[in-house]
Amino acid sequence: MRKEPRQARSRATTDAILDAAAHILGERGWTGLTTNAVAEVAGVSIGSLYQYFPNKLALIEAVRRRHFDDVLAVLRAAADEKTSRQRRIAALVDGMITIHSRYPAAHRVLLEESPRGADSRKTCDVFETACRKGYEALFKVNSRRETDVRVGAQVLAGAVAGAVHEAARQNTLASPMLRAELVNLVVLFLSKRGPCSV
Amino acid sequence: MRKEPRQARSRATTDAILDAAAHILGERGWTGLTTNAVAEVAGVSIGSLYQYFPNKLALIEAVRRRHFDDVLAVLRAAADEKTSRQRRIAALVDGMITIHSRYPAAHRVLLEESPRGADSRKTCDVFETACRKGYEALFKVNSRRETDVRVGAQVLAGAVAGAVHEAARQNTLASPMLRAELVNLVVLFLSKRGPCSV
Amino acid sequence: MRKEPRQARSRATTDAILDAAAHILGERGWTGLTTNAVAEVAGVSIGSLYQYFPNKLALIEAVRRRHFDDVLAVLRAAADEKTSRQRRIAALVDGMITIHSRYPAAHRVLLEESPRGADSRKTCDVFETACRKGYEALFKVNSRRETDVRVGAQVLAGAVAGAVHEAARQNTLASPMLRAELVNLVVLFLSKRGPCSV
Amino acid sequence: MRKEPRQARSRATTDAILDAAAHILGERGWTGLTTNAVAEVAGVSIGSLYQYFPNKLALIEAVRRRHFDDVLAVLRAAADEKTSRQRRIAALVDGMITIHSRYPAAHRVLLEESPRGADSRKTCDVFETACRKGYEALFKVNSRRETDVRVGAQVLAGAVAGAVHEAARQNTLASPMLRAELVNLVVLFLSKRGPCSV
DNA sequence: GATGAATGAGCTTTCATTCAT
DNA sequence: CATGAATGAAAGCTCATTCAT
Repeated sequence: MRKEPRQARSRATTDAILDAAAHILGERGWTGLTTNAVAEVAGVSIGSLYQYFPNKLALIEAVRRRHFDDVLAVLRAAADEKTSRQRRIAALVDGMITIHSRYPAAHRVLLEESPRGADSRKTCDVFETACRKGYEALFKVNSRRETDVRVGAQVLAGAVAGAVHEAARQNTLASPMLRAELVNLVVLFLSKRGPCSV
Repeated sequence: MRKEPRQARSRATTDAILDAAAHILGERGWTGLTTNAVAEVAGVSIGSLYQYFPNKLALIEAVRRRHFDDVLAVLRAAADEKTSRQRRIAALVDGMITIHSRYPAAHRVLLEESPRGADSRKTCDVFETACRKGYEALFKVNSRRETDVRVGAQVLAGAVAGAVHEAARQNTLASPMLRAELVNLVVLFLSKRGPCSV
Repeated sequence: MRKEPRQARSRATTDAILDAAAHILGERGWTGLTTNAVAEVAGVSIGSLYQYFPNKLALIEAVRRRHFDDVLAVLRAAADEKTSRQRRIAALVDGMITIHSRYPAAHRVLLEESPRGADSRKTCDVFETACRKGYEALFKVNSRRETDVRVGAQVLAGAVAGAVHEAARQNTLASPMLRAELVNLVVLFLSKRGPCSV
Repeated sequence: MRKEPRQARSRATTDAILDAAAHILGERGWTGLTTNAVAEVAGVSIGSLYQYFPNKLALIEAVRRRHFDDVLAVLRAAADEKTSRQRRIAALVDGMITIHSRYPAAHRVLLEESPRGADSRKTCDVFETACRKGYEALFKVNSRRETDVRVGAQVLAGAVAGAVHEAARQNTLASPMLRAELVNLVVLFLSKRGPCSV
């Protein structure tokens, strides 16, 4: 960011910009995310946008960071060893559903499609490492299977994200049945039965 | 498409264009997919491209249809009742891995990011219906659980796609261990154990 | 200027602004001269800058006037009839070198490239008239040739300015040899030998 | 340049663009040189401009090169040893006047004010070297004085350019009297009389 | 008076699309 | 039919200027 917002007014402006960007990203995709559109939706002038973000990439980078923080918070909660196994899985699933209920599609676009700025590599690596750690922890603690934790965690992460994103697309994120099946998916995959040779 | 290619030469041209488009889509993403770039990679003039495809959206629509056909073929094979349950699951997983090994990223971009043309709705609906049918069939045949097949199929579809896409991103599609875990995921989710109340 | 600075504090502010403008003009050229940059270098807020100068053009107009005053002072000294011919030429050359040693490039940009404000015409005409007068005086007094003083003065003015600017660009303004050649140029051109027919 | 114009149509387009750029540069200065204005004056679309020149800097770089070629041609002619000393000086002065009669101010802006592209350094160095060589040759051949040829050539180059530019500004380039005084300036400066100690 | 957040006209550049050759 | 030069709407971004605090 070009300058850190100190005053309340600035803070409100940057927040409005970030919200608008996330909203548009989910609604119209990366192609539809124009800086002018962001400014308009945020209710500020294009000049104000560029007062805080040096360029478009830096803007979505900031949006990305916000999302990453959300996801990591969920993973941290799901790794809390002071609660039961069931509670942790529930926390993971519910947290993911909650996160994706705001700007359902934005998260997907952010991770999968949007170009990366120069210093995005670092942000992303930090996130992916923390993310993997989170899933692996979940795995190690909750699973009684003996298997390659690395691969399992990766598959689980992809599966959860994919199922949640699909639900977001189908607009069924709020359905209790979906939640139940998601929990089911995680529980079963973390269960003791080893890999079936097929 | 503006005109159906009858002669062999035309057919080769359109194929080259579609290949080029898929390649660029995977390599440079939707933002990098320009009609001029497609023409250049295909070794055709930009004028020729527009002889066969009325506009950019029609072009990626055609690419999408090709991918859809591939996926549907895999699902059809996985629904073949003449083989064993294990064989069917293996066919599903292996088919998905194979499809995503060519242009690993293109598939993702195609489904999740690229704008839809006017008549894309129909193509997509047809595909999604067939896709759901395929997964539901797999579900009904293989699962012994009593549950809402609709939701289960959706979660499974999303989970498989997500895990495969994640593997494509991590460049681990060829790993045997990944395949094993994927099979494991499907088998477990289709197993008899009912949804755990969490 | 919007208001004449009376108090010492105001005077210091406007001076800082003018210095900053000249500095940037020399360092980054006309394209690099932004009002925000001037304010920053001057250590003032952009708002304060506009308190004293109604717009950008008025600002550089003021810078121009300062430079003009410097040049005119040199010409006046060089027209002083109480000293010898040699002394006067030396005063001209040394004065020019001195002026161009501060902000070497700024002077050039100011005269040759920067857009003129509405009321700049007057300022400039006043200067050019005085300038021509100065050079013509030098000519009439020092030259023994019979020729069109007007044209000769113009050529001499252009030649001196050009040579000095070139030296500023080559960073050789301080070289004694350069000074000697400059003096030589003026002396020779003011000498008695009439125009050679070529 | 993005692509070398082969066909006659392309060649006409690029020429029109370069002419328009030089014209505007002289008329409105660097600040007034917008790519849109160039395209409009050239009578082509902005897209066509960018088909041949990758960006604005590359465009003025091309203009610069054209001017440099003109100047170097004049210097080469003025260094021709097969003619008399007077002829050479006349060729220099007349050539300079001719060059500056088209787009009188453009040349100045080009040399002194316009930002340099990345690879401009080379172009410029090549030119300055050739330019200095040309003037030094003139010096060595024509002057009978013993002095530092380097400094003398530099002062002469600056003086000639300055006087010509001043005449261009005063719109007196066509005056025969001006030409006579210019010749006079060169002849005198190249004459046998050594540097006067002042 | 001083400040600096906010504004928006205008500039550079891209790329889908057309059409004369 | 194939070509690729030409087009121009629209996107990213800057910077002179204003005005609420």
